[in-house]
Amino acid sequence: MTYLEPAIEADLGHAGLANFETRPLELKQSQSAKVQRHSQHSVIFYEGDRAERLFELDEGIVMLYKLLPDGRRQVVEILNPGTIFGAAAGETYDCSAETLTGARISAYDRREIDRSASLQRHLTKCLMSQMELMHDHAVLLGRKSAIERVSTFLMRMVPRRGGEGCIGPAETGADSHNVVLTMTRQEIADYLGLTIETVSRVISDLKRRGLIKVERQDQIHISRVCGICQLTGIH
Amino acid sequence: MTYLEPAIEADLGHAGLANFETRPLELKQSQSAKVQRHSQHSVIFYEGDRAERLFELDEGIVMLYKLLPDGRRQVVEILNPGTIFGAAAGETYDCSAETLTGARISAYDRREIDRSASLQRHLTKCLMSQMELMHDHAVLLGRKSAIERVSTFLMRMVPRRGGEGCIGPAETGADSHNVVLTMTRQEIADYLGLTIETVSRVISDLKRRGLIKVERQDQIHISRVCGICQLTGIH
DNA sequence: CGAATAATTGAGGCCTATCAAACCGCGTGG
DNA sequence: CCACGCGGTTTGATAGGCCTCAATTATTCG
Repeated sequence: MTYLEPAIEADLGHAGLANFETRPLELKQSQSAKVQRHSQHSVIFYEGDRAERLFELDEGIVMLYKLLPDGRRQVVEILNPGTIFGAAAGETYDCSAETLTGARISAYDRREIDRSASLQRHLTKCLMSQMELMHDHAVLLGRKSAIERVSTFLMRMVPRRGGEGCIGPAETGADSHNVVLTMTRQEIADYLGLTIETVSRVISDLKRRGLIKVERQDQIHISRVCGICQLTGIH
Repeated sequence: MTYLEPAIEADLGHAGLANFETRPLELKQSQSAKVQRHSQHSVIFYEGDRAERLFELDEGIVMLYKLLPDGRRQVVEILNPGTIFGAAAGETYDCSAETLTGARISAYDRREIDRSASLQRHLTKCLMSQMELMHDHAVLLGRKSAIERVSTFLMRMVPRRGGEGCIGPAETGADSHNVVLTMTRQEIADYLGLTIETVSRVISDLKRRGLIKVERQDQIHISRVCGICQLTGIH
């Protein structure tokens, strides 16, 4: 799965690694980490549930979403392995969490945050990364056109590309990349603040322009990464 | 200034208070907190600057925003007193920070996070609250209409109203409230993902419907809070 | 293979952006 | 004191992008 954000990758590469080594041991001693295994499309918690635990995604992809009373849905985050989620400011979760793939998840008692300094350090690091992703996503939702949103979405799944320090195609040689979508069109639409039809139309448009090939519904071959990158609005 | 989010208010009322009492002393001992005073519309840092410090807003209002190369702007956060900001995951700030009012700000060395457990606790609490606000804002940007956005924006400035636990007008007796805007129409538009003209049109529309009165450009009297609340999309 | 689900495509309309002009409050200076 | 100019706001006319509704096609899975 090539869905890692450069920021998170970098993050884990630095101080995060130390946490990864010490935290599980520490918590194992206090008997508080419980490993859960979830199948695809299973709900981990619902918006409004009492937030008694927080979770760390060990393997798989999870989405967080919120609903409006009339059924409109906004997917607020797509989580990659290593991310902590379910950390609530109040008494209840502010959004629902659902797996997009099969997933392995560690569950901690919420009070563990105050007990374990290393867990808190890790949580803080995670939250800072997630905050930056949310800022980026706010720009996407507030200011980008449909084609820019979809292009940005695609570029996020190409490692080391699409960010601010986007090394052109020259460096890597080949300017193509295979992307596996773990989301349906509906989930993509709800993540990008669009409708399913608009997402589909944009994808068809990119196909017509020769920038991508749709191998299967959930598998897209980006023929010209730089071409897509140019459509993200960040150039 | 009545711009406090219920979530943050509650937050500060609980464990946050303890931090408020101990943290400043602790940091004073380590000589690392420097108090800054800023006038209205002054920049605290720019997107891309090296993130060597983080800040706590003691007094005033601050906005965080990001720019696209072609000039499009998205205001990603509006910060109230008590909030920590400038905590970067990477080496640089991911957005710019600018005061909306005069402001008093405490600046800390970034490395202080690892040294001071209480600062980190406070930071974590702040980030969790900010995260929930970002989730809400993502719903607004991705799924709400112009009138819902502006109504939501107005309701955020009415204490104890507009949230999930919105006590109706019966409790409070009077169903009206005065709101002081610290933002220009342009800033509001960039925050809500709209244009200045649309914001203006919606406000005129609410005025025509008798829901609000515009006393001055930066001062709005909400005549029927419940009427505005009904337009936020959360009912 | 066929039903059910998901995705695509088409036609039309609405909401919001865009461009343009008028308006307003306010400080300046004649 | 009032004309003037300036920045910010409001209002109007128009256009365009995306949504909505509907029909078709593709894909998945029993």
